[in-house]
Amino acid sequence: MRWNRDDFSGSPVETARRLIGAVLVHETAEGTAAVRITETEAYGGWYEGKPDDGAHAWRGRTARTEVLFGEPGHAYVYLIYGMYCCFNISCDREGEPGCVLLRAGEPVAGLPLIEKRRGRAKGTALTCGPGRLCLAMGIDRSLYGADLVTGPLYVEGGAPCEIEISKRKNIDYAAYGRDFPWRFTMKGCLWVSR
DNA sequence: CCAGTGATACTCT
DNA sequence: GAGTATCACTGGT
Repeated sequence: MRWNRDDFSGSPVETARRLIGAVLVHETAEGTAAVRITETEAYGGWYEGKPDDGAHAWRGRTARTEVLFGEPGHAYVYLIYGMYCCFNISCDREGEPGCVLLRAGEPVAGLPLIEKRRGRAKGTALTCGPGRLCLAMGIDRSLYGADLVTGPLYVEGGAPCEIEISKRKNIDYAAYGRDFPWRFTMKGCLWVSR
């Protein structure tokens, strides 16, 4: 079953947990690719009375973060380090700028297409890591704002599974947020970022 | 370990 | 409007 608007309307932490084990699908002219989501991070909101200063929307509404303030279930894609993209899904109720960063997945469909997009990469390097996942799935900034409820990029299925919890990666600059336990991985899964 | 790459969000004028 | 520090990363030493 494809996720609908309500499925994306929970808090970032709740949505990040529910996305583990679900499948991300992208249908393009090149073909269809899909991965089982194995690693996510929640952004936005509060933890033990502290605001998430690691979230892009924390400083307020800007052109880049605009989509995070709209209705849930849209793609928030941005360029990082001049060469890679990160793909997030907006969540929480309208006006509340939460999102979930998708950091890794395990290919379940369209492996030849994924390999073609990834050049020399093999194994977990194909799809594990936020930049790699975007390359493998053909996600770039042209998908900024795309509606995952109605478009060719969407989420389906999923069921509760065992989840490991850890601190988010590479946000040491965030005085409060650096220690939030908001990274979720599928327990025992090797398809995760380094 | 570390260079690469460019949009973004700040800081001054 | 111009100048610049920074970055939810990756790939090759």
